[in-house]
Amino acid sequence: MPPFQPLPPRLNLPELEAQILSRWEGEKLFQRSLQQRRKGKPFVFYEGPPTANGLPGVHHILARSFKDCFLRYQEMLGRRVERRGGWDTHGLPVELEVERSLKIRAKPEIEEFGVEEFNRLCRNSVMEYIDEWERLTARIGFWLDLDHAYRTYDPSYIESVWWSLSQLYDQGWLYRGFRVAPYCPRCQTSLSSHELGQPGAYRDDVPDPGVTVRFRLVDDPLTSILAWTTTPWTLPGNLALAVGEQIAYVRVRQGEERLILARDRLSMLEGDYEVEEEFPGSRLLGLRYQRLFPYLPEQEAAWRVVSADFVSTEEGTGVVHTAGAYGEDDLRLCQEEGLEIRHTVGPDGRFLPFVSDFAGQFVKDADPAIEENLRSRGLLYRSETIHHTYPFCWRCETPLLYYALDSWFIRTTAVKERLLANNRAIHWVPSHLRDGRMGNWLETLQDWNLSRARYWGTPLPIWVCPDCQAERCIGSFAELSLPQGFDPHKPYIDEVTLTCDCGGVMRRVPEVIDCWYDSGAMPFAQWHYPFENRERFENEHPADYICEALDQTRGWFYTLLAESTMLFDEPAYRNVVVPSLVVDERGRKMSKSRGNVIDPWKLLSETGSDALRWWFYTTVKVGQEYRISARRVVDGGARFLNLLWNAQSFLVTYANLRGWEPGDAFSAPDHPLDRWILARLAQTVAEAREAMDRYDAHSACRAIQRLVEDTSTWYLRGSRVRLRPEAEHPEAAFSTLHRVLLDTCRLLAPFTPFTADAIYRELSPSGERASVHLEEYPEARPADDQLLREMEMVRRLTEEARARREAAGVPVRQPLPRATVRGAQLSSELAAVLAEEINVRDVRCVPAEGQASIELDFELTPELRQEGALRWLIRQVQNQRKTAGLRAGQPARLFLAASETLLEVAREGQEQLRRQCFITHVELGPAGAPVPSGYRHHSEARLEGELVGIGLELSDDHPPMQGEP
RNA sequence: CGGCCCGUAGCUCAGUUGGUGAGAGCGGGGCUCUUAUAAAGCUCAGGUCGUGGGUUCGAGUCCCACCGGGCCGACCA
Repeated sequence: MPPFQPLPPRLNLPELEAQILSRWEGEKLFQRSLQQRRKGKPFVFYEGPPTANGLPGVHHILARSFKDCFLRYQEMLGRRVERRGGWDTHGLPVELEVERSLKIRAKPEIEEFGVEEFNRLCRNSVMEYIDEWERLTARIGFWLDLDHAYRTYDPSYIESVWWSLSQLYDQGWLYRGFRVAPYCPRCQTSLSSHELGQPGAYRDDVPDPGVTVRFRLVDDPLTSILAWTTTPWTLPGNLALAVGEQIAYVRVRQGEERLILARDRLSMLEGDYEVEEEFPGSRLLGLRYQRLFPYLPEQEAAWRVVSADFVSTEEGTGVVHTAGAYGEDDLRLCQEEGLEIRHTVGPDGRFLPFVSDFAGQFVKDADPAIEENLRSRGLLYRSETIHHTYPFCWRCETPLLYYALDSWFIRTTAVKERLLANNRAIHWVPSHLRDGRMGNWLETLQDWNLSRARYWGTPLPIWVCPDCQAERCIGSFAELSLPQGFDPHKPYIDEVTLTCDCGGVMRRVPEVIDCWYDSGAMPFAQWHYPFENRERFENEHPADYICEALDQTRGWFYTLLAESTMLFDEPAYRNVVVPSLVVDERGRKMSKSRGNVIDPWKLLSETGSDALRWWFYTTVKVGQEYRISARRVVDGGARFLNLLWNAQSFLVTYANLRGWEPGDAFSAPDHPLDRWILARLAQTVAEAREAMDRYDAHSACRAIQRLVEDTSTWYLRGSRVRLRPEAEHPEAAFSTLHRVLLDTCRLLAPFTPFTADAIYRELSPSGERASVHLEEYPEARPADDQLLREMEMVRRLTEEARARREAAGVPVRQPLPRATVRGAQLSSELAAVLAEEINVRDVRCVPAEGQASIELDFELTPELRQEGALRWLIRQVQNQRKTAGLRAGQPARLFLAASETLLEVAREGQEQLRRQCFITHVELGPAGAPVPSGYRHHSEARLEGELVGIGLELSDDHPPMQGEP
């Protein structure tokens, strides 16, 4: 039995991964790895729950690759790394999926269909693709405990969420407010920002009317203030005009009338005008103007000029028409001014009956009629069409309205400073996100619109008494005396009533909450804290590490931070790694409509998981986008793994040929190449650990890649001779290469878990090393810097020498008498390495100024010529062996037909020829002689014009083993 | 309109705290080495390091402006 069980000579990643995977499952390796480190210090990871109602995509592999590598790394440092999976189960996307399947287009239809059944379908739908998720997670080697995954719809999870909301409520941080939100009048619900972020929500160059309207002053009807708006339908609801106190305004004369507008906006005027007076906006404050329409009830404070800080002179007239219910600024301003706000538009987007001239019309359709009305009364100064960006409902394409609604809010603005401080304590990768995208977001923080007038979600646990308006926020099921196994979802929870102190029957408010709050609650809700697992949660908060894609900045990263800050005043995570987006080869976003979406299973079957993972780690720094295609992944990922595979295959081939097997002790080798590659290893270990400790997988992998390249292209090249069957003392080279490959596997284990384990196991014939994933990460050791620098010099000189050979037209196989190195003093052992690499007899070092250089002496002696010819012959025979498909070690008979000179070379070098080419018998013939029929493999070659015939045939003799030719 | 990221050889990308003649891989041309390798090495294509300023003895590397590409935001969590 050979010491090593050879793996297939050619790397077929998908096949190999399938084998390793089933082996892991058979060995329960994941469980064993956890078991082995159960006493270690915990390294806490939070899994951001995906929604399993859609198929996983390539971008999920990206995030999961990064999640996995840091967890495996920490585990190899001896940490206990439990990774509990989770599923996000609530929310509008789930509802929409069900609506689609039921062919429901509008919200009222859900009520007709029945909320109980609707929610039952939602619950089923959300786990529809869970198998697919589990399969993909396993396929890419992401070790995640999905058997004990938490689900946000579990009653225990909901109870913890309720507890947290009651905490906020008690602090006064959960309140009901009348706020403006983007609203779809057809679906009859406000939309979350998440939905506004859907493709197609914002459209550019949408045409809309731009109207400039006269607001005549009560005391001077010939003078008007001009205001401009792109939403004429809000004009019936006008309550005030806003100006900036510091802004310069002018009064101009145009014909009989006088107009007031900002000085910087005079370009709005049509025709000639004469500026009569200029004054600051403060002079306009309090001026009363004639209301445009008579629908709203009279109120003292209305229809006056007021001051606002949001007025600009970028567009319009520098005067902002203010309708309370249809703009965020408008609403806030009207509230500050004590104006009573009343809707002129119903929840269906149509004018209410009291808006008599336009009653029942959809507001957007009424715009022309409103314009015409104003024109007929001489109030329309100017009308145009403008093009701007406008939001639409991404489901039904209805233009959204900004519409004031009653809603529940979390007063995140109250803890803004704490959010900023806690965010600053987080280590972001890439670092600019902390103060950039996340920091800016927090700076402009608004209160969190928590409630959703929908069905499938965590019910808002607030009960209200219709009689005395008393409110109660519930923080546990016990407070409601719910029976065991009660489903706290709608519609069941809506049946639960409480008795008010006043004797009234309290009922729950109808809303559910934003499902993003669910996911932000996972640090405590997954453990049913504080009802259970108190100690566990307290020990495992904040997490050491989380990782999700960039789109979670304002999503999960924010909700985690907001909730942990408000509940515990600390960040929920200490380190966060944020990979950027996956786009197609040309840098375009992947979308179904564009047809450039990559199927993850197809990609994995073409490239293999390790290749894909490696490509993710190495191709760009975290934070840059990933331009992906199968070709690129193969080029960047599979190529690297193949190089490693070849190195491993080389070791196994020759170790088996030689009968070498790893010994117990590893003693420090003497040969400079051995010492050099071990120094490179030590250097790489230090680099990789340092990079991984700051969550920089990219730098770690690049360092490992350089090591593997150096191993293959420099160490192995130079060490071949010492590993051949005829070599005299191969132990040092074998054990060094063996050591380097084993440690490379350990270095790679977090990144390419399949290949690393496959090679590691092969190189551990005794079997005591069950898996690289039960190993520790290599220890950093000091590296011999002096040697590293010197070898750098040797490599540079080698390149130079080869370039000089090429310029002179002398192949490397032709030995030369001498090389002269100027300006560098090489030690004798490194001079020997150099001599070997560039095939010269002697290397001399002479002092010189400036940069080191090398010169070659091309003078050939007959002996050198003969040696060159012999090497040429050997080369030809090896080539013939290769084309004949003979493996290293397989014995063969050789026939040579050549000139007497060359035949003499063959006779003299017969010993070498036999050994290196595994030749048992040599038969010689004169130049031009035909190759006898006994040699099935034959060819001809030319050396300096002279024809040489070569014949080769498999020999019946025993294969030469143990260096015996 | 605002914020952030990117803009280095034909393509994809590296370039730590500013410092000796600016790199790798892929593709292409030429050559070489070799039975681990459909591999690797060398070499060629002479890269205004997006543009224009500035700081400095010295900038791809710092500052400003502009241009181009991408992401996010644009009143909402």
